[in-house]
Amino acid sequence: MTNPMDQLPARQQQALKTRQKLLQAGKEVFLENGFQKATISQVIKKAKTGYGTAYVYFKNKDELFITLMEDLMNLFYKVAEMPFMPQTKEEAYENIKKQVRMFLQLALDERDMMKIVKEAIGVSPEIDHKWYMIRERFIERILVDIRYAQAQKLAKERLNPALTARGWFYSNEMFMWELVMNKDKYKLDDVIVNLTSMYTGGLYE
Amino acid sequence: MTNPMDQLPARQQQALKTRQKLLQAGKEVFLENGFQKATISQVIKKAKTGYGTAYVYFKNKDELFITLMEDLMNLFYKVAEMPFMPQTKEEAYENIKKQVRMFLQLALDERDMMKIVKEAIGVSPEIDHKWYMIRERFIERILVDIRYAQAQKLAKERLNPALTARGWFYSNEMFMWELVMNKDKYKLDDVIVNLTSMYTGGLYE
DNA sequence: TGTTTGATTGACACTATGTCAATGATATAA
DNA sequence: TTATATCATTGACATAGTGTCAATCAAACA
Repeated sequence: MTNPMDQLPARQQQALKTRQKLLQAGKEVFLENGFQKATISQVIKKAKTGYGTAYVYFKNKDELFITLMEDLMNLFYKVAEMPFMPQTKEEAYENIKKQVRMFLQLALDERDMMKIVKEAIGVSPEIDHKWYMIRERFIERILVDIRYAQAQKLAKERLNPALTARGWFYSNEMFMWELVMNKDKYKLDDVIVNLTSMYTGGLYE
Repeated sequence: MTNPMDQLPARQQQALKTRQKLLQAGKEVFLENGFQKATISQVIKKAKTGYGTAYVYFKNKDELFITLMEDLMNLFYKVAEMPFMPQTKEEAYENIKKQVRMFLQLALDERDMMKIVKEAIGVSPEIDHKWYMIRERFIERILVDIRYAQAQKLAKERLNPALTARGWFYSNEMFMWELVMNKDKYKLDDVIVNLTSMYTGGLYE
């Protein structure tokens, strides 16, 4: 047994346990009620702690939710950091398609939580900022990829790489939300292929 | 004088005037404080009416804001309905560019209000739905255009027109918000050209 | 065992919402 | 002109949530 809690004095163990109880209860309350309708009162009730206790561990509802979000966000960061070094246009297409699939699939795997995240982004400036950071990290990464493709003479050099990277991420993000909110309206594969084809080849002959 | 109010009995005139006072005060309060921080109390104070009066004319803060939004939304509908019947790829490019410019310019002209709209979309499901309708109207219109271009053999027929229309609107919308929230970060013309070029021609050679 | 430290608590002050019975002003009918 | 009906207006009230803090309780330590 190497549970890190074993080494701590009983009092800190208790504190950690209380914190965990609040997080677990918080997750349940958020999933059941959505972000706006969830209240601290519901959380403490479910966690079976006193009212003030929640405020000892988290500044407010937003901070509690951000803590819950963090693991999820790290998964997104991982996808953003995927390597990209194609030698041909075809290889680029396959690579891009793969990354799009990973991004969308991750969002769908965490669908219930992502729905709450979307709601929370609109309501809480702190959470909005958190998502903004993820977005910029993706865009930064795409920018590197586009510059690489341009240097390799694979991609059109007259396009502004920064704007192109941003636009490309935006398309992905919006379809991601659409899939999360409205899972059965689209076939995932169709979305991936169309997105990637449009990006690499454009609409007109 | 053909002011429609002249023909109404004095009592209804008074009622309309009170409603107008509330709308005007509401607009000021929203612009000064943003959507979330604005309160009904601030509005009635500015409108110099009793507290309950606001609730006579509007169900709640959301409804009051939606009423304020409506004129703005009609301007967007106008842009969505622009005709599109190009004969050549070049003509299509110019047409599209023009519509993109009108869309982005409109949002920038109404920048202060659009900022509040963005905030309100995240907070209020009713307002979110209102924006959703505008979005779908644009996408519907783009879909017609794409089908037309495909029928004319200008656009690639293997692309899914519904998904392509959606993706294209999403890119426009996201850059619109980016410009509204962050006006000086980008040059409008660069955004328009890059957006349109990507859409019509894609990234890869 | 007594003392200190820090985790836990719920009562409290505060802010906002939406409702409603009472009030007041205008329209209508006698 | 006056009496009555109608409807706009009002603010006090019930309700619901937030965040704070002084008091309490239990573990750690000397």
